[in-house]
Amino acid sequence: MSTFFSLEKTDANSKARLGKLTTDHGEIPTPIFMPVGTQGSVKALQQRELYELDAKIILGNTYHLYLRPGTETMEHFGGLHKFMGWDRPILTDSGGYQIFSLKELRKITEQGAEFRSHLDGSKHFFSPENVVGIQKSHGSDIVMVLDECAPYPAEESYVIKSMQMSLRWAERCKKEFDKTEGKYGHRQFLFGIGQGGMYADLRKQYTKQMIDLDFDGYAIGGLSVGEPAEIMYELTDVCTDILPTDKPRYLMGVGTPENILEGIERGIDMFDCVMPTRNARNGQLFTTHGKINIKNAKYKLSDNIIDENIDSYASNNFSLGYLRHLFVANEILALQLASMHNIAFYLWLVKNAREHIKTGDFTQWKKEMLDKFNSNML
RNA sequence: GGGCAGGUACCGAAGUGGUCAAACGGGGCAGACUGUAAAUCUGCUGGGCUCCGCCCUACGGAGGUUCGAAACCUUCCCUGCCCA
Repeated sequence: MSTFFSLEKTDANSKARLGKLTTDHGEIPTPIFMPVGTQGSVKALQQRELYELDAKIILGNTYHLYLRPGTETMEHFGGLHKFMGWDRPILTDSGGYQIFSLKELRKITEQGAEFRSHLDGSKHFFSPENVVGIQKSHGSDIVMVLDECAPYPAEESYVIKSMQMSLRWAERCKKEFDKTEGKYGHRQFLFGIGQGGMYADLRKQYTKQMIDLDFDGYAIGGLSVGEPAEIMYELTDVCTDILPTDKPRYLMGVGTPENILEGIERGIDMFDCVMPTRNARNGQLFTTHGKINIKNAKYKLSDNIIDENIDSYASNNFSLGYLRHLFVANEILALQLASMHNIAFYLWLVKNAREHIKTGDFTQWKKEMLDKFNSNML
C-alpha cells in the first residue's frame, strides 16, 4: 500500500514544499487548492467541468450533507463519490466551521455541539464520534476532526479552554476513527486541526500535543476569521516550524491568491476557500492582471477576454462585455462562466507554484505575482 | 363636443397645508465577500459647497391664496377610459 504523503522537494529559499498525496481515488500534487462543494456540488460547476479544469480534490461538508440529504441517503448511494458522480478524492470538513459560523444556532458542551438546523430548526447533536461516523458514511478520502474555531477577537482564557476541549475532541475522533471500518472498501485518512486563536504560544502548544496524537495530516484552523493577514502569516509560520515534514499541512479556509502564495512559502500543502466560487457568483473575477468586478460599467464595451493566461473554456472564449451583460441580465450562465474561470485561476496559481518550486525559483515568481496582483493593471 | 380619472425624481408608484429634496419597488453606480444559512449583503442615486450642516433648482405650464404649498384655488397644456 502506497504512502499517503510523499515529500518530493523543499524549496531552497523558503519553506515551500512540493509533494504528493496518494488516495484510493487518485493522486493529488501539492501544494493544491481544493474547490469547496459544501452540499455535494461545487456551486455553479458541473463535475465534468471540474474534471476538465483538472481539479484534483474537492470538499464536502459534514454538517450540510448530514442535514440534507442525510446519512441514510448517502449510504444508500454508496457514499458521496458515487452519489455525486465524482471519482476523484474528496475531503469533508467536520462541521467545526459551522459551530463557528452558526453560533446563534448551537450550544457547545464537552460532549459536543447541539445544533438547531438552519433549514427547519430541528435539534441535532454533533459529537467527535458521530462526526467521524458521518464522514465514514460519506466515504470521504480525508476526514476532519471536530473542532471549535474560536472567534476573533477572543480572550486568551477563552481560547485556552476552547482549544483544550478541541484537543480532547481530536483525541476522541482519532479513537473512533481507528476502531471503525470504512464502509466502501477504500482508505480514508484523518486530519487533526490546530487551534490556539491568535496566540503564538498557544498555537505551538496545541500543535505539539496534536502531533503526539499522530494524525495522517495536520490542518491549521481558526485563521482567516477577521484578523490581519500578517497575523495569519505569522501564526502559520509558527505552526509549520513545528509540524512534521512527512505529513501534509492544510491551511483551512484560506484564502485570497495572495494568502495562498504566502501560505505556500511558509510550507502549507493544501488550501480550500469559498472565495473563488462565491466571489465569482457575486461578479468578482481573479485574473493574472488583478481582480475585476465584472459588473462595473467600464466593462460594458470591453472586447477583452477574461484572461488569456488561464487555459479554461470560460477564460478564453467570451468578452468581458458579454460576461458583464450576463451578470446584469441575471443569467445563470454568468455564474457558471465566472465560477469556472475563478476555479481555473486558483488551480493555475497552485500549479504554477508547484512548477516554480520544482525549478527552484518559487520566491522570485511569487514576488512577481504579488506585484502583479497589487498593481491591478486592468 | 361631453363626462370621468390622471399628470410626482431615470421608470413604476406613495404622499393631499409645515416634521418633503419627497416613502417603497425597479433600474443605475460603487463596495464587501476567506474550513458556503451567500446567484448574497451594504452604501449611494436632483445640482453645488467651506459636505455630520448650508445654498440653489424642483412634484405638467402660468398665475393666485397662505407665515408656509407637491398638496388649496383659477386657467392653460397633455394622457387614459367612457359617451356622442
